[in-house]
Amino acid sequence: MRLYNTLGRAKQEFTPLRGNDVSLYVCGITAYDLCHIGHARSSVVFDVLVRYLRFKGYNVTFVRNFTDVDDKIIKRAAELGLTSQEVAEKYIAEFYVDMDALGVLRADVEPKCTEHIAEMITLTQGLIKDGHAYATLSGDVYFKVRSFEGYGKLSGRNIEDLMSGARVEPGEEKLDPLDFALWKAAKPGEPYWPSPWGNGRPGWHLECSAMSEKYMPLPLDIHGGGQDLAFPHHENEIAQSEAATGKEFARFWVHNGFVQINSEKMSKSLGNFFTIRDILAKFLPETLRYFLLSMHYRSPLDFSFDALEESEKGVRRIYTALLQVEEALAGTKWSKGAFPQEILDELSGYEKGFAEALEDDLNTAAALGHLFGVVRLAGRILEDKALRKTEAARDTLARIQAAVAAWSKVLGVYGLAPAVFLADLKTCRAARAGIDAAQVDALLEKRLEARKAKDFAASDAIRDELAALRVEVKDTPLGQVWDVL
RNA sequence: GGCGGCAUAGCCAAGUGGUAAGGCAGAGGUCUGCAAAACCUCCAUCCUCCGGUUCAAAUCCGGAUGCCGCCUCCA
Repeated sequence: MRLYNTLGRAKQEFTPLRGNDVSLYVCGITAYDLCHIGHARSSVVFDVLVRYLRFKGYNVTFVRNFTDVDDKIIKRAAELGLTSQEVAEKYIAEFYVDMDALGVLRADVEPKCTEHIAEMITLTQGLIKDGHAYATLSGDVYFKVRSFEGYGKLSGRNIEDLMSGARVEPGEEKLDPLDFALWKAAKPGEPYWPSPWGNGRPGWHLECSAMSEKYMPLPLDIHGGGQDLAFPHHENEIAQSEAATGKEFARFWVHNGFVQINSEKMSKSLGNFFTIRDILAKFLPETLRYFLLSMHYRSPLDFSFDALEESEKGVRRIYTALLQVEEALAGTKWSKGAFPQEILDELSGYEKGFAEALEDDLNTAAALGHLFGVVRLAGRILEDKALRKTEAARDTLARIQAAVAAWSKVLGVYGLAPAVFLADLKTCRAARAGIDAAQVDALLEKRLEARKAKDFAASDAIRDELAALRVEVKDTPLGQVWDVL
């Protein structure tokens, strides 16, 4: 497949270095708070990448870490009156709740920083020995950025550019403002581990270098993360790992775009923040997942509840079609008959198009376009009273059903039983609109009476009454069905 | 200030040289007691603007304007 590689800033043909094996490392969360939509996007994007690589037959080793010791966690622990370990454990558990809801698969290895202190100390010792790092009197260890020739190659910066933005915090004993911490001496009350430089804890950038190398051979095939991690985090990882090992660190760097609110970055300081919980209180997880996949992973994605409602309609349309296909296939009487070749050709086109879309830098938005193509095709077959009873129609509908099922495994959407999803969706929408189901049922009962008496005026009056409650009634062969307007 | 990205219909959005996917909304039609759903048809002579390259550009190059991100923790 073709993947956009930040290292080189171009789409490149991706093939694994070691036969059929693919190594993928993605920077996971710092466990100090509930996950927001940005985490959801990153997780879902790389989840689809893993699923797709596996779909293609690769043997993928997927490692995603947890940062479980860090300034923010320590700060949060102080606020909550907990230990930093307790805070990390709490939010790792919350992470799993959200990710399971979103259908994000577990990684093969999910290493925690605190369980790899020894590896990080060893890595740091090696860097000091080779002159790439130095310890200060107070027990900090810094990486000597100017000792690594390739620094800046990922983010496209040079040392001079960086100098203008660099600064030294008070109390830091850096030899050069560009240097970054590998090891931080413990301040009173902070969690610490013993080291050759005294008690302290690892710097953030160091973890990923140590943990990726432990579980996968270098170079990694793919290293992923959010766009903001490219600099300095990923740049620093490259410097540490390549300076320490002399090997290339990662061949492909994949970065997902940001979630924005009104075209601005979502952030706590701007107060435009939504957690995954906020969303799932009002919408089904699949709606959010579909929304996240409806744009290319590298584009900025503007979040709003209005946009989510639009996605909800899209999801509903597809499930509605799948339900109709399912119901049609449950029939038993099939006849011989002609079937238009053009429908089969169109279906082949969508099948091919879907595969090509993902092949081209994981273009899920384009892939969804082909999914809708197939949905329209199903509708066309089902709408034609003569056509839909033919054996060829049956076979084609089954082929559509199979195609969507296969695609759903890659995208992680449309995999539920349609009737179950649609029932959940109705409940979800009714709750959001504040609809009282008992009240609706009573009105529907009255309307049924009126309809039995052919009193359409009364029936329509009740329908208006229901509409005022944001309830829409449909008369189907099976009776009245209601949904949220 | 340095580095980078984006600009496609009412809205969202795909599309990196061959003549504008898809979704939502909207209009007409089939169906229906009337509706709804579903289906069919229509809905950008044109891709922010100005130049250039080319037989051919939304797609490449130069410039302008606007928006955004990174350079500090951040998916």
